[in-house]
Amino acid sequence: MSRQVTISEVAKLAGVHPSTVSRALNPATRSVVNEKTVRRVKSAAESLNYVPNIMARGLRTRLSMTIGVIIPDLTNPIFPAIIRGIEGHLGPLGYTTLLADVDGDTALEGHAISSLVQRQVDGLIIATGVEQSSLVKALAQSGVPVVLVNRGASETGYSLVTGDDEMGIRASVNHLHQLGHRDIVHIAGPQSFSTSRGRADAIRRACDDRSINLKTVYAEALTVEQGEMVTNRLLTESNRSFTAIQASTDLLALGALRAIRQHGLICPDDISVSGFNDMPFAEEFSPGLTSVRVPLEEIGIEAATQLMRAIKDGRGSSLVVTLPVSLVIRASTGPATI
Amino acid sequence: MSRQVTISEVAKLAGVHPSTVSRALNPATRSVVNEKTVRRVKSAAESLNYVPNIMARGLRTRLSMTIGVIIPDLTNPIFPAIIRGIEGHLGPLGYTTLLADVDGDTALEGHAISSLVQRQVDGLIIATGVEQSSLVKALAQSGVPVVLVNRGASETGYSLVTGDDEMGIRASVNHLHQLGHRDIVHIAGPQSFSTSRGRADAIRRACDDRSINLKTVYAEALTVEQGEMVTNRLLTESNRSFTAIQASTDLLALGALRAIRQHGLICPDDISVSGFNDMPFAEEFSPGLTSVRVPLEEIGIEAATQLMRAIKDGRGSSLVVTLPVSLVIRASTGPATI
DNA sequence: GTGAAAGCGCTAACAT
DNA sequence: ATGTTAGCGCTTTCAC
Repeated sequence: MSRQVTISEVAKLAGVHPSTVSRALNPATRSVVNEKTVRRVKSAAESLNYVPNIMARGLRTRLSMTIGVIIPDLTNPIFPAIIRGIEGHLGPLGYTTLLADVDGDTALEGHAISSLVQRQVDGLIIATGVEQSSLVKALAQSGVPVVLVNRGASETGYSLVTGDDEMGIRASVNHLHQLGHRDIVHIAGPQSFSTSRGRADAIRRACDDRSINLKTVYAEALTVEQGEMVTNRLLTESNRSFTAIQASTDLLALGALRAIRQHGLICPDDISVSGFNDMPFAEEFSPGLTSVRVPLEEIGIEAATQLMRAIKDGRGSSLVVTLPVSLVIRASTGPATI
Repeated sequence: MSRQVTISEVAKLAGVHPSTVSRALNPATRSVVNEKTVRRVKSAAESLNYVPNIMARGLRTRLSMTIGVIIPDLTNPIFPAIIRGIEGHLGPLGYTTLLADVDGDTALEGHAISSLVQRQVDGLIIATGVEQSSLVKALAQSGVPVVLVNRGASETGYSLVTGDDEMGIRASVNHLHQLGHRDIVHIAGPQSFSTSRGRADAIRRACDDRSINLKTVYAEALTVEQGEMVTNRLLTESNRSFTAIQASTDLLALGALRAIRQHGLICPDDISVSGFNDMPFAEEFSPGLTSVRVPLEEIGIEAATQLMRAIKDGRGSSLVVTLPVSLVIRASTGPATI
């Protein structure tokens, strides 16, 4: 491990003082240095293969140029899409993102937050829907700017970026209604997620408005397996009356598709299924999944934008940004059959 | 932004010297401190909400406890799986992973590498298959331990962790052969990826062994769109003779499924398709994709293990770890039809 | 335009 | 068992 080249070695080679090297290499202060000196320093740095030590710089400037992103499950394809949006926006600004996948584990989430704070992140984007006020409170104390994604901002005072769940659910229910469905099951996610609660509430209202008979069942996690299990339970009941399933999430919908297949039923001939998020590959499933398209990458971009604002302002005004969504109709929904 | 609580404020409150605080708070040196003092320091730290500054610590210890992971495309679901393996192994060891998604962009990759080196990562796992010796050379100079995933190690002297491509291709070709296929098309990935080359070579050999007629076509990227385009081209040709497609990657296979559908053909009745990687959701596609299961999470774990070794040793002996793979047969492959 | 000096927060020798 | 001292590599006043 070749020892690190420091700024003073560059200074020695260039025949100047270390501070001059610092000034010459920093674009912001370069103008103050003689042009010839800049060139000399630059070539010295290059020939020595100098790489600035960001930790030392950060210690001095109190800026890490790092932001933390906490997500519940990297394996759920909606998050890579959001992350791509975040990184695409922040990378060009010189920020590196520190990713923490907490795997749906709340204890881990607390750990991740403190680990990121220790690492002096300049800001935090949190996309884990769990509302655990103790965590958020601890965070507030640290003073690190935070933006929430897909998560209740009620108590927090942080900005929130999210898709328009109400609108999405309404569009999907409307679509099912038009296809003749009058008896729908909603597979809701864990009610500790604000998103799950919001969608469950939205579908309640939407069905009431249209006098659709609604039954809500609850999955314990937003996974294919849970969707499968819950749907299996539904289909095993003797007197099935529903003709369509609206899942809170594509992953749950996918589980529903599996269960329907296992029971020898055909989607959408026997049962229609509609998802939420329009995750990558939703189109490729069997059958292609009707879903509410949420602009995931835009959500990431918007979250990054809000975070930059919060960092500049010292503390963000708790703003709620709701992005419009749209229904994508594919093969998994069709006319109701009694 | 409440100013950071430092170790000396804790020291003052606890009535001890800063270095004692440091010793008391560090598990490795705690034993050397009086038990009562430890308690006093701990409660002082807690009451002040003290959070150690990892940058300052790293500056002193020359350890960042951070490792960098460079991947070509987070959006490809095989990478989250690998990352999960890496983080699962490294997190408990106190390491944080800095993720760089370079989006298949080689220039960006260079940027990412130097950005990670600047950030003093203690090690690097690189999963971008491109062999660009200039990058690797620059890296070698920095002295940072590196482990490669799914990437040619030929020149580099770094350890490499990968699935057994030869074995996987052989199993898949064998399966197709048993189904009566004697005329196969291989959709290869860009030949700048060592993985793509390796699989193309492997299928060449496998088909020669079994006197299967092989035609290889090349995609320009490992994406669904490319797979679709290439397959469309194949199907538009007047005299189609092949009965099966072996793709270098599930994403390419998925594109092939799309194209086949667009041409009004049925998979596997008209054409069989087999993929590689067994990516998440491969089972859910339409039809469920026969594929070679690569133990993605294990690859991540193994890469992390190798990296830890390399960090300990100062420099890893360039080891090649090949993990066994297996064929998962689903609905996309069936008997050959002339 | 450049040098000198101080210090970010922490830990590791060394001293007591 | 604890305090003293120095310094990791960098930037930023303040002089000149």
